[in-house]
Amino acid sequence: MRASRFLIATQKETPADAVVVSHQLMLRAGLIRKMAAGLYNWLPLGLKVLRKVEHIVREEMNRAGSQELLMPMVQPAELWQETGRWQEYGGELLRFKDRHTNEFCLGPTHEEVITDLARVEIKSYKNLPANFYQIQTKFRDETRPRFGVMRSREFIMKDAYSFHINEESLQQTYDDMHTAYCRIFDRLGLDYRPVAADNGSIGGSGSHEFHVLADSGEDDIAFSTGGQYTANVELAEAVSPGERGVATETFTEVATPGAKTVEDVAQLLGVDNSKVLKTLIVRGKNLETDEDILVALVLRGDHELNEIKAEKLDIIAEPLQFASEEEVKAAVGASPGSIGPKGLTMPVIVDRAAAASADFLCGANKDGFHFSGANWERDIEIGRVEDIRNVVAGDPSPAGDGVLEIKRGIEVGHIFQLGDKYSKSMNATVLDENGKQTTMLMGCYGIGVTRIVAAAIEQNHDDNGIIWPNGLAPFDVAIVPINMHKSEAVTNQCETLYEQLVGSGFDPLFMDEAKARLGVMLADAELMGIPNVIIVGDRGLESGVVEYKNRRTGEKQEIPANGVVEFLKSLG
RNA sequence: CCGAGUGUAGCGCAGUCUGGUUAGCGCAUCUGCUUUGGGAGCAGAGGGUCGUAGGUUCGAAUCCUACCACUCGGACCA
Repeated sequence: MRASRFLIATQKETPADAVVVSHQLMLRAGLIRKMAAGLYNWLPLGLKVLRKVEHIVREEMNRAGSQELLMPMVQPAELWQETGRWQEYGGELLRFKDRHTNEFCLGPTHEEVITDLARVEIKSYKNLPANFYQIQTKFRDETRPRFGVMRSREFIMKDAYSFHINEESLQQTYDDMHTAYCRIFDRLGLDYRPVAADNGSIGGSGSHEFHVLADSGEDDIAFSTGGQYTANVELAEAVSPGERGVATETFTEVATPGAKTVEDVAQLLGVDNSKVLKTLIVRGKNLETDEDILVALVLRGDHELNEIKAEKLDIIAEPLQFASEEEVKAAVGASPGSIGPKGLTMPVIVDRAAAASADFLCGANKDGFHFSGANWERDIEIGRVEDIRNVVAGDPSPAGDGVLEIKRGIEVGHIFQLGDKYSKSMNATVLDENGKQTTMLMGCYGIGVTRIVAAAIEQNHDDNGIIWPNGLAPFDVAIVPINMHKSEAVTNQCETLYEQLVGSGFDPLFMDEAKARLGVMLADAELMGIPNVIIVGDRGLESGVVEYKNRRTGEKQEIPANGVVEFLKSLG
């Protein structure tokens, strides 16, 4: 490609509203331009990169035996009503009506559509397992898009769906997809980790996320120092810290005027936050009568409630909702700042770590008072003990191999075993070998294609711009002439080189604007992350050489002017 | 959705508090000349409904009201 015929939209200055480095560099290098919140134009340069990501994803999906198809982005409401998600899915689902006032939505995901397709087309166990994928634009009306294409409303996703006659088959394909995903992220040159994950609203059982490690990531990932355990903090099990300590202090009521938070109480009494137990009141239901009730959750003061874990408890309402201050006062007789587990009439759920505390402080259910020297059993009846907190760095690994540390990750892939969640509600059945109707089992497998471009930049950049991992660069090599308008020798050499490179299967960018300055061209090439640069000038040509510069290492060397193609081939 | 902040040329900003000729600067763009081995210099040019609507005033980018958009933090998130 000649630069004179290609939109190079580089910018010297960083746009003010871009916060993370990938967003800044994507704008500066001219990969994308914003249209509106969460909506982006992909410029020619950006699209070249996006296509390379798609190409790798497509090759590996095909290799893994998945079949490519394409489903509509606009989906009829009826399908979503069948699975109940028309009501359940929140504001992220963009709903609208056509001219006949029929209801539709823009597809945020395609379980309904593929299941509808499968129930019509697949009638026999002989056609199973089947695995289909598409690479397509999705729309999710995020309340707050941010970080450029990292969290946009419209984005490109590779989504795959598999269908099975039994659990073994589902597990087999799930494992195959896990392997394929590792191949994909290896080929993309990303530093990533597969992590055990929560299933979220898509439902089903068993899932892994693939995270690219980066400080700008929006997820917390727990790793064990022994290397055996990796899980999203949403899911990571907080194991019991061990035997409860021995009670040594006397149970007393202390005045704590004005102290409302754990911090206040700990400071007032000169103890660590971990010695204070906090009590949170949430909505729940009576399992026998199904009436709405309140439930108390007790955690150590230095720990955070994990809402996902809490929601999974049968007695707690989903989604998790905190009781209002008035409800707390009515039920307990004290304000939220002074409540504790002693004498509560509602069900009490105690976190494992809180259950192991001894000689702790807690609210006295009387405004302005707390108990100190409190101990379970001796002073306060202990309720149900559950894991309801977020793990923190230093917690023991659930796999027993050392302790946990926590890093930030960008979720670029997610695989699920859906089971019969969609096939059952949509009645997607096949005849088994006995001629009996059997509900198919399903798996689904997503990769955020546009997000990968941003994640790759987060991991591969320097002060001068992007440094693409092998295989993602928009061009293989830049040809940079010096004083082309003055030197016929430089012009001829560059033209020859360009033809040779194109003829040898390279994708070069010839910076052919005659009067462009060297510094500007090099700065652009570096910003765009072109991995190899060939500088052609009269000075070198006099002795038959051109200069080669490597983007990643910054190393320069002189190479024979007529040996450039061989040299680049030798780089691999 | 809650809280905070910002809207002035393609990008980055000043001017707004304290209303007053023709709204300014840097980068980018175009023309000419001189330059050219790591983001050139000089001279000139184009580009603005100052987010939108209403109001106050002799006069509004500036003050008031409402709305909109965007950004950040939170909440939410296959």
